[in-house]
Amino acid sequence: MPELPEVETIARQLRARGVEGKTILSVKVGWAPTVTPFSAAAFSAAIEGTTIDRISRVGKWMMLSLGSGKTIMIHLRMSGSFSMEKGSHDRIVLKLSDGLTLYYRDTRKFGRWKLVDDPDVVLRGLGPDALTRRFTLNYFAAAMKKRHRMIKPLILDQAIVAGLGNIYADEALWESKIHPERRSDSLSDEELAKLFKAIKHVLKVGVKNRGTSLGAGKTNYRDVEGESGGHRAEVNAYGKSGTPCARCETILEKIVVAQRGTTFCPTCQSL
DNA sequence: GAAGACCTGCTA
DNA sequence: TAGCAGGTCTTC
Repeated sequence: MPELPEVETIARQLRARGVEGKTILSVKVGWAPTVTPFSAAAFSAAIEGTTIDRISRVGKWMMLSLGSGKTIMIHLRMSGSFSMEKGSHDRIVLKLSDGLTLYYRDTRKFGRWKLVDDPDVVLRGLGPDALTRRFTLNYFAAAMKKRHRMIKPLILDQAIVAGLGNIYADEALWESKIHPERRSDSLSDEELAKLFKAIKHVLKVGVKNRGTSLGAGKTNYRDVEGESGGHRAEVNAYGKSGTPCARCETILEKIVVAQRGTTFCPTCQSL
């Protein structure tokens, strides 16, 4: 679930909670496959006693830069989250200095913590982060024009632009009135500019609203404080099939595009 | 491209 | 009980 706005929210809240600067006193790994490429014991041994100097984010990756020089790269995948309080499905527990305890929760167990010497080895496989100045209209338009693929899977491709997931991809396409199955090289300059702007816009507003939570339950997104994301009220397409389009009242349709559920307005976003 | 794998839990 | 889920990876 977590896409760029959710990961950004979590990173900000961990900073606000004072996690930067703390020492990792002890580590408990409850689901060994979460940590890679080490065993749970080797992973714990490698990070115990070091400090968390800095928390940063690129795309959907969150990085903890350690005093040891290594970096923990965290990907939340579908259900990863953080809390300062014990809960169910806590997969990793970090006891920090000053009495702080960090709980990494992940119901579906897809999330991964990679301990690396050099984060660039992972990050160079990503396109520019969608909310940075490195992600420009020129770059985006050129990348779309040189491919002949459906637009939705292309904007979900992290190697092209990092940060969008299924929710914000549907939102950006709805906002720019582009059908998710349009071929990328069939889009006009004007459409590309609109889509580019919409991508930045939906993510920015998503961050402002502290991400999107769809409902209740253990796999639903919660921020570090246990709160739901406020962006749900702003969602226009994702998860709203069968309800009227906020622009034209046409009933939104759900289809499958590249194996992902996709909601769009058949009138505003015609092929 | 598509389909399956990795997992658990919610919803219909 | 079947189908689906905010993500990515591997193997056709």
